[in-house]
Formats: sequence, structure tokens, C-alpha cells
Amino acid sequence: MSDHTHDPDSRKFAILIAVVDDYIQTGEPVGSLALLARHDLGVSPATIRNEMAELENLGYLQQPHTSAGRVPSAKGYRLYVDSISEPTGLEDVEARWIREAYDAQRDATTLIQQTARLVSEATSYTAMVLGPRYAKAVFRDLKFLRLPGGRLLMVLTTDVGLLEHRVIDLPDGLTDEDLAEVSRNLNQSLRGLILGKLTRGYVRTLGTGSAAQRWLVGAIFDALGGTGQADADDKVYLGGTANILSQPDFGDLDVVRDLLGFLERDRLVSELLSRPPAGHVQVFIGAENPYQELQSCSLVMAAFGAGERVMGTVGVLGPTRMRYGHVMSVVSYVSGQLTNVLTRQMRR
Amino acid sequence: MSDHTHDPDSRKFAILIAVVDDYIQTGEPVGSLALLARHDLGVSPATIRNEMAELENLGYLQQPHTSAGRVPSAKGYRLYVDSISEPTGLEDVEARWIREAYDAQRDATTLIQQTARLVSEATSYTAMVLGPRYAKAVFRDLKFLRLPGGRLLMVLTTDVGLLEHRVIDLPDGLTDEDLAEVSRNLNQSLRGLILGKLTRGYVRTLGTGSAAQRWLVGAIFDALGGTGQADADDKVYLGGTANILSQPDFGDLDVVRDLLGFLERDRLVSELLSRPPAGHVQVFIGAENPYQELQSCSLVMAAFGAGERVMGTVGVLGPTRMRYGHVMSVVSYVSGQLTNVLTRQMRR
DNA sequence: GATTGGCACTCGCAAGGCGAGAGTGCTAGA
DNA sequence: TCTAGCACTCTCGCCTTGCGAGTGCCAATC
Repeated sequence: MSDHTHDPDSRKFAILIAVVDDYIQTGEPVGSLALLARHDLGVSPATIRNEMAELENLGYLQQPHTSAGRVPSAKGYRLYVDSISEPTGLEDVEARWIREAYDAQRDATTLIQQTARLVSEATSYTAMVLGPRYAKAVFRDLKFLRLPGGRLLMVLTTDVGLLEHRVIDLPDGLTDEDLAEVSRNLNQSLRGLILGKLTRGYVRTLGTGSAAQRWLVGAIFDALGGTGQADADDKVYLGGTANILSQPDFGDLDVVRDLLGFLERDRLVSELLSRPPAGHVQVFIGAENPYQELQSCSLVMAAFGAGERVMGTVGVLGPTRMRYGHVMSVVSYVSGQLTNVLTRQMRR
Repeated sequence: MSDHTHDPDSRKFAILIAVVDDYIQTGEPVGSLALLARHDLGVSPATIRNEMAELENLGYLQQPHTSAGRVPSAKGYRLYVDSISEPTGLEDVEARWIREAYDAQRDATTLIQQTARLVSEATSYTAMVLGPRYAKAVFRDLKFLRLPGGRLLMVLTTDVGLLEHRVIDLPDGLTDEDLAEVSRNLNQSLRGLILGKLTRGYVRTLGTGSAAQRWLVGAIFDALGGTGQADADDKVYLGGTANILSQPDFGDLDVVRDLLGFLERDRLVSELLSRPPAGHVQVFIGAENPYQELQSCSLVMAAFGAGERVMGTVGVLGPTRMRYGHVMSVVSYVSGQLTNVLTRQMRR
């Protein structure tokens, strides 16, 4: 007996897709008659039943209980998602709406913040945005500014025009000349380098002058947190967390609580979104998710960047019974728009 | 018939307090026997029943249904809360824990951010922190820094040492001398003034020099958003939103969804916390809350500040059946600690 | 040989009935 | 004024039952 399920023309495949479609839409286990009521498959209920029984044997469907309809298994969803090769169907209206939101706003940071809300509204699920990723940014310019109270503000501009600032307490001994010289040194040596790749050792070599200057260089490196643990500083924006409660699939309060608890911990979300999606849009279905708390959801995510560099990730969290097609389209489109904007900023 | 309920020594009052205490602890309607099992009131169940019937007539208690125990009404909670004149009972351990968290951290901004988490952990409810309130801050120092790409960074230091920064695009005509002169003017004239009270008209008078300088002054005023709508910029931090779901009182998912939706809208939360508490710690019970979405919760809040000035608010959102005593203590203690830190920073 | 109609069977779910228990209000007596 | 006793009320959990959706199988059909 050969398994024709992967053949896009086979009837088995068509039935599987139809079942998943229906289940996503209605949320109820779909039986043979219900399926026929919505799709004209040209065969009788009995035939559907036989095929569905086989699909269950193959592991694509499952029954909540003996006399209920069928529900897609993780494997079933996976095949369904894989069959959506190119996320196409974004309504014109929707695409325009998103585009306008991006055109209206210039400042990249604000843009990224708004993206979370935008995506959550477009999908009715929960949106997460990570970025811009500090460790992946490229050094462009570093300036110092003395503040009242003996403090020093460091302002770092990255090549896409984003700013990072830190404040350090300044010891008495440092003169304006020290600052100027260190600034000159660093700006010369660091321009074009990727921040996350700077090592303490290398930066140390740039502090050549007085002891005060060497101290300053060290302090700068520490404040910029050049080492690997840059994750901690990555910014995470959420949108539509309340939407989780609108999903009838999350009847179990414990699950929802764990989920919300997870979203509260920026560190975890940041880690989750740090794994840059392999293809363009990546989908984790249920147990495929790397974190315990997410194993009853699905996650759709895509990276955005500037030029070739990945600078952040936009993700959507929803029930396993998610409108994959639509969500994948939105995520793909939005990440594309973001990439455009950031790339444009880089050119300036 | 005279109502002795407000007399702290009366038996009626004692019974009311006992009922509220018990209900807060158990969450179940409390009957006459259950009450006696936990408090030794020196009278028989029948007497309790008579008193409770009267308390119900007076509107302090209510019955979910005929043959159940009593539950406090909003009026009952109100009397209960008012009877906690000074929030005292903070465990030594807890006080020390909070104090240590504040001692460990120097930077005021980080401190305020962490407060939300701290308070939510200490209370097991949801914590909200508003601040530091930009409009209430006092001008201390303004500095400019040219950035690559023709942009200008403005860094404003307030008298408590907090920073605000904005970026504006600079037209070509502006020289370094223009910047220096404007900076000198503004720093002289604005020092000690409250930011929220600056009017466009007044600031305009400070732009005396060239047309370029006048333009710059206008741009600065716009960027600092000196007008009344400063609310929009106030920062809101949340902690323990997931705790809402742990409260058995919130069985109704719709209510919780509305609540989470409310918390997501920073603007609303900011508005909510903007009304500075009248006394030291202010409590809104159920329908006393100004927002529809909160009418099934209680809100405890207190302001913190620097010296005499109110700079922000810390609030806790929980079920009407809240552990008022404990929460009020925590909120009071934390706002006190924050005020200490900020006041100390102001002196430096 | 694949497909179909017919049919008996299974199972979850909602509705109704029932008993137990907690709590009350009332009344009469101390 | 307080208390003991008692009849009454109402919810909650449990069980039973009937209904309906859906299945799997089998024999008949194309």
C-alpha cells in the first residue's frame, strides 16, 4: 500500500487539507458529512470515512474520542503548512493598511515598537518583536557628552542610524583631552565592526595613552556589554497579549497562565526569537516548540534586517489551530517592509 | 435603632471585620459557625446571625443566595479598608528583602523599572508603575550632541539626575556657535523650572539670535513636548500580569480579557495612575474605580516623589477580595523607599 | 476493485432528578 | 438581651438517561 498523501493531486491529500481548513475555521472535530457540506469532493461520505481512517493510521489525523470527527495531528498540520509554499494571499486592503502604517512613521525605533501592535491587530493573535539586535549592529560613530554630577553619556550610532546610550560615572582625573583622544581612537578603529564580535582583548589594545585613558576604554567596553551575553539587552516588544484569552482553544487556564508567565520574561522571549528562522518564514507547531510553555501553541516567525544582516525577528504566537496561511503572509510581509525601511536608512 | 458599626469597639464592627478577614482568606461565603470556628467572639452562633442579618440590612454584607454565608459588599470593604488607618504589618523579612533590592541598585531608572516586578512578587497581584513623570520634573541641564547624518541629540538632565533624550533632524544652516549660544541661553533661563509648565510662548522669548537659532528653540520645545499632552510620554511598567489568572475570583474570562486589554493600553494605565492619591495610600474598591474594565477589581496606589514633588505612582491591581492590609503595607513601603532614593539623588 | 448506501454501535454531552450539607430565620425560654 | 432548638431553603455534586453526531463494517453496485 503506497502513501499518496504527499502527492498534491491525490485525493487523500485534498481531504487532509480540507479537514485542516475546516478545523481551523470551525474549531470543531470535522466528520465526513460536515466535510462534504463545505467542500465538493465528488465522492460519498463513506469514501471520505475510509480515507480519513487511513489518514488516521498514517498519523495525520486523530480522534478526540471514538464517535467524534477528526482533528489534525501535529504531523497533519506540518504537512498542511509545508503545502503553503509561498505565503501569498494577503488581501490588498490589508497590505495597503500595513504599508501606510510604515510610510507614516520615519523613526526606525518607533517603527519596530509599533510593529508588535500592528501584527497583533492584523492577526488577532499575540505578536512578539525582537530588535533591533544590538550585538548584530555595526559600529558607525561614538560620541561622549559630559553630564552634570560627574557622569558621562556615551552615544553610539549604528550604521542603520539607531542609537544606543549608556551612562557611566566618571572618576575625577579624566580631562577633556582624554575624552577626545579616546573618542578619536575608537572611532577610527571600530568603524564598520560588528559590535557583538568585539572582544575585551581587542578593545584593550586601543587604550594606549594614560592610565586614565586605559581605564576609560575598559569602562566603555563594560558598559557596551560587548561580550556574548548581549541577549539580556535586546529589546522585546509584545502586542495583543490579551488576544490569548480570546482563543477558545485555550480553555485550560493553567496553560494560559504559563504562557503569559513566559511572555513576561523578556529574557526567554528574546532567546526564543534569537534563533534566526532558517527559511524565510519559519513555523513551529505544538511540540516542535523549544520551550515547554509553548508546546500547546504554534509559533510563526521571520527575521528582518538591513541589507544582508539579520537585525531582529517578528513572531506570532497562537493556538495550534492557527490561521497559518494568513499569519504567514502577514509575518512575511511585515518583515519585508521592516527590512526595506532599515535598508533604506543604512544607505543614507 | 442606632448603628454602632463605625464604633471600633462595638461588636457589630468586630464581626464585620472578622467576616471580611475570613472571606479574604478563604474566598468562601462565611457563615455564623465558620466565623466562630476562627474567631473567639464570646457569643453564640445565633447572636452572630442576628448581627449579621443587621449588617446586611445596613448594606455592609450580602448573601450570594438565601442559604449561604455572607460576603462583604463594596461598602463593607470600604469600612474595612478605612479601619486600616496606618498600614503597619509588613513582615521584617519582607521589608528587608525590599530594602536590599533597592540598596543593590543605584540607577534610578532601572530601579523604577524593577519596582513593578518587585511589587508583583511581593503581593502576588499585578503591579503597575508610572514614572518618572516627565511633566513634573525640574530642569537642570540641557546639552546638545551632533550625530552623524545631520541629526542632533538633546540630552536633558532633571534635578533628580534622570535623563531624557530626543533626536531631531538638523537643517544645514546651523553652526556650532548657534548651538552653543542656544544652549547657554536655555540653561540659564530654564534651570529650576518645571518642565510641564513651560509654555511655547515663554520658551519662544528665549530664541533671540538669528532665524536659525529661533527655529532651533522652537524645534526643541516641540521635541520636548512641553505642552499638556505629556501623558503620552509617561512610561508605564507592568509586573505580574500573569498573576491575574491565578486569582480564583476571576473565573469569568471576559472580565480578565478586558482587564488585560486595559493593561495593554499604556495610555489608559498612565491616565489611571496620574490622579495622585489623595492621602498616602489610596484604595479604589470595585465600582469606585474610574474605568469600566476595572470595576470588578480593587486598586491600591500611592505616589512616590523627590522631596515634595510627586514623580510617579505605584499601584497594585487585584480582586476585590484582596489582601488589603498586606498590599497597602507593601505599596506604602515601596513608595517610601523610592522617594528616599530619588530625594537622595536630588541632593547630590 | 473501488465506491456507495444501509445499519448497528459507540460515546460525549446536556438535562433532569435526587440526597446531603451548610446556613439561615424564627420562636420560645433563660 | 442572649441562647438553644428547629424547620426551612437553596446550592452543589452525583447519577441516570436520552439524544445526536459520527463511526466502522458489510453487502450491493458501477
